[in-house]
Amino acid sequence: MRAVILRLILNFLKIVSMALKTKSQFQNFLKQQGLKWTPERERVFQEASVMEGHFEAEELAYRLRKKGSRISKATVYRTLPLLVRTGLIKDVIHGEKHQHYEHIHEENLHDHLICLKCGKIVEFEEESLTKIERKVCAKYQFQPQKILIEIFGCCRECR
Amino acid sequence: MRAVILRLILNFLKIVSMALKTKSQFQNFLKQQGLKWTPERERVFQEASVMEGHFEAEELAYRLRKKGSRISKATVYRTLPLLVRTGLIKDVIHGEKHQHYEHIHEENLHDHLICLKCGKIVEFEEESLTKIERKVCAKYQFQPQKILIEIFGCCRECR
DNA sequence: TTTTTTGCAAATGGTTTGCATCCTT
DNA sequence: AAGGATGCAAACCATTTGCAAAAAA
Repeated sequence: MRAVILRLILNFLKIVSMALKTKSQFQNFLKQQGLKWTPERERVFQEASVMEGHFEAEELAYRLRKKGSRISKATVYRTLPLLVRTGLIKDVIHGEKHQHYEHIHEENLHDHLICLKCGKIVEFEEESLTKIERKVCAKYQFQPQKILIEIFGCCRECR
Repeated sequence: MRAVILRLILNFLKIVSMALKTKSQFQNFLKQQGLKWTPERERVFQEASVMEGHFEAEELAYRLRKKGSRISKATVYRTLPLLVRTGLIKDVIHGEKHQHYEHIHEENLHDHLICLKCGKIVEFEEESLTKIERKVCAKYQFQPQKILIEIFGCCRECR
């Protein structure tokens, strides 16, 4: 019992400290670039942190509005690339009409299976892919910034 | 000398027969779908066959116009997806603003290194990737239709 | 005070679509 | 004759941008 509570507390602390860490990363990035820390950017950052899985600019803007933050879509569209440049989120699923973003968790690199029928997106992890990627980049002396692996097709349920 | 000429002729025949083959593939596809074979579709198909490397709808339309074919952009945009569905071309480079297409050569599956500085696209082939893809799809019982592997970054020359 | 940011509305630009007309089958 | 296909121009629609007012440094 004590152990369970302890674990909960530790977990909570971990989440809080992570949030603080990424927030100051963002602040540092802005300062270093001569950009300003504003309430709007803080709100966008906050909401992006809370989004689960993939999300798009439009949806984030909508949620902010629903929560009473009167932040324009333009600002959202202007802030998300900053978060990308800070390295806190990345954009994925380039095939769709909208831009999709997702959080970057260093421990959890994954790629996507995308069902063309139902639109479901399954994430998968494949350690050996990373090795091959590195090999290819070395061969061409190419410095990778972002690697996109997406398999489009038909998922088990839709068959 | 005779051998060289012979090889040239054989090569020429190969190209011609390939062209005829893909053309009839397209015709069969249309018939089978209850769609019609038209001069416009033939011209788009022809021009797409001649395009080298990646190309986009806009460019193909421009070339047709330059060659005197008065084919509307709308028709080009409507025809390219048919060629994709026929399996003669596929779309790649989803990250850019425009849709990019390229030919499908069964013998030559490749992926892309895309330089974010100069925009150069280097194709690479990596046999072992295909194996892993198959493994992942098997694991999730996912039926792949299109696999997209793109590495964005900075090429040797731009560093 | 200087420089950046914001919100609004308008612009962008590749792609899609409605519709009358034209063409295949 | 009947159902598609075409061309044109208008519509889409996510994203970007110009600009004046507001806020951060």
